Amino acid sequence: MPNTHDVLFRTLADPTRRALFERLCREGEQTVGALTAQSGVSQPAVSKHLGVLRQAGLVRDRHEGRQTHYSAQLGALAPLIDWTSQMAGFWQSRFDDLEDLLKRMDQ
Amino acid sequence: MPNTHDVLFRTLADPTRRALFERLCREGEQTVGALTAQSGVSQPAVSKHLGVLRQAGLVRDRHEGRQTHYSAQLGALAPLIDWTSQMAGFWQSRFDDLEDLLKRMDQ
DNA sequence: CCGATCAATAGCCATAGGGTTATCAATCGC
DNA sequence: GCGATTGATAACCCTATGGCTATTGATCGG
Repeated sequence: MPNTHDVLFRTLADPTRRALFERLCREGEQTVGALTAQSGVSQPAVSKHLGVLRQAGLVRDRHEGRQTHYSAQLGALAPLIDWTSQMAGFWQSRFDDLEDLLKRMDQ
Repeated sequence: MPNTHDVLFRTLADPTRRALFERLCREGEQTVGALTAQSGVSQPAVSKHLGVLRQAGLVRDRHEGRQTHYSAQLGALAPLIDWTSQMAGFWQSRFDDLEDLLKRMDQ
């Protein structure tokens, strides 16, 4: 069972899928048709990508008649932000340790 | 030709590879042997992952005798941080637009 | 109603890539 | 110098997955 970070990174790793997400972030809600038009791949491919994005919690879908509108769910990026700052934190604390060590050696 | 974001996301998408990077962030410089011991995969697999991490700029290698020490290069995460805050920015600005619109409608 | 449009699904193919074992190159200890 | 250790490379296998076409289901317009 893959964890949240796995899902997020894997989902955003594909260029065309990430492009779809970026477009939804930039331009807001879009229909599948509109997204397909500029994606460079077929409509089924877009639908599949949107499915993956939805399962990752990165997009929401809203049905209206026969068309489906998708929109970005920005909150889903939180774990990613947490992860990066955690990594930065580890680095920082090790740096602090080193600094402490050097300071103590200096005395 | 994949761009920086592609490389970063793809590189970090694999769980075992990301685990290696996390470990280097947490515990600092490590030899291939030490990393292999706790990775759950074979030494060649670890070497391959480290190669990918190195090409992505996420780690540095330092040769000392017959062993190679790897360490995390935290600066390489910058594009990832930029990307997330850019996405957040797009969302925010669209929200502001909406807010403006509502405010103007209210008058 | 009936044809047309929209999106999802099914089924298939080709490739990328992560895993393995075997081997090689280089360095170490004795 | 020689066996042992360390890590990188080679060669292979197998699966995951992103792409396609074809089809279906649902809704719209006339």
